[in-house]
Amino acid sequence: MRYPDDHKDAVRGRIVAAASRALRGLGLTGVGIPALMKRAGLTHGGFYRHFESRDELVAEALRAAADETLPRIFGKAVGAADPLAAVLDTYLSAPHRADAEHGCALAALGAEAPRQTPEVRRAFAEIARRFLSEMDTVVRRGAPQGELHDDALAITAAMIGGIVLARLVRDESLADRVLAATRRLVRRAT
Amino acid sequence: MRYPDDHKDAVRGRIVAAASRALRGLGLTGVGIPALMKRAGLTHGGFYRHFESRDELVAEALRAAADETLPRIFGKAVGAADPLAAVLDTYLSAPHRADAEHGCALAALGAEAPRQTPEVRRAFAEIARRFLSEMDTVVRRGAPQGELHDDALAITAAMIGGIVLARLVRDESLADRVLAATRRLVRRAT
DNA sequence: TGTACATCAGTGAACGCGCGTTCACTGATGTAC
DNA sequence: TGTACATCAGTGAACGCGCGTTCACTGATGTAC
Repeated sequence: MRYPDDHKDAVRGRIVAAASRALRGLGLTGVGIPALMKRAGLTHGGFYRHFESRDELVAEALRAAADETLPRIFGKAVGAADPLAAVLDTYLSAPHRADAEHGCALAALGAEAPRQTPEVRRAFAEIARRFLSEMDTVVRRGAPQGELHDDALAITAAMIGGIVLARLVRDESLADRVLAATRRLVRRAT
Repeated sequence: MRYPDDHKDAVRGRIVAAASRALRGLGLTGVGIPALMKRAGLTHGGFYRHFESRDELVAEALRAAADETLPRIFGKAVGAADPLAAVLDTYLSAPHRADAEHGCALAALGAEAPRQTPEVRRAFAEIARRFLSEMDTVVRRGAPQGELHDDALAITAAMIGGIVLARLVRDESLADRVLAATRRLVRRAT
């Protein structure tokens, strides 16, 4: 064999990682296979040695985004004096607002989910469940139940909306006020 | 002249209205000029008699969406015993979740805003301001100030996120729980 | 009143372009003998 | 140990397609004389 046994897996991982960032930054339709492969250091012709279709890559890229961002978002909460505050401060922050490429895929791309193929919609629903499950642990302070707590649903909604709205208004100081106000609304309600 | 004086304005309005619905339903990149013109009962060749570019139509379609939905969302609030409850019940509702084509453009398309041309981004920022201004009137109970109230920012964020998240999860009963939980979170905080 | 002409919204073919996907080919390596 | 062959990740040209945009043309009407 021309390449070591682990070569193909490594390259596939590089393509997925590059796509995960590019799609969050440029949107689900904002970047094509040629540009995606170039970001991974390859030419577009080899794409179908790794994926059955573009949608397969998109679905994997969404899961990779969750793998990368969930630990960052919920990592500081474990053992913190105020776990919810830690999550809110990390998520509803200016760095997250300004860097969609490395941020939450639900905020960057979630609104496009209903318009995707079943394969991609399934990946969206899956990463949303993972997010909600992490949030459930936070609001229940470490003792998850079978059903998701209502607060986990509502707080997740507020957080996604906070980032979407902050990125929407073109005035940075208004954007940061949106983030702060959303943090405070959630704190007041819980 | 071949057509009555008001003909061109009427046709332009029909194209904008059709585009406003189609774009909310299918996404900013989900429908092209040929399909947009077909929905208005025309062929694509005549498009540039009415608009300088596709982006000009997109920007107009966003404003038209606000013209159509803001009165529906905030209309019931004026004079209501509990104006905020009226707004929440209208916005965070199953019909709104299920019908993006006739719903809020910020929820359906807002996440795509940062990736658009300046012309389209400006239209997004403009309709976001209009939404926030209406919400400001509601939270101040009819006495708007110069600056937007923090609650207007946070409640708007929660509402947008509630619809985005409800449309994201593929389970309808979970989606409706998201809406109800978000309504309750906002009520509890205000 | 009748006729020639100007107007211009709308038509449909055509433009270059980039997309997702396919395919014949390359070439470095492992395997068979 | 040396040589012929099989493997297969990666290359780059090519496919059909739909896009945004342009353009020569149509044809019903208003205007000029």
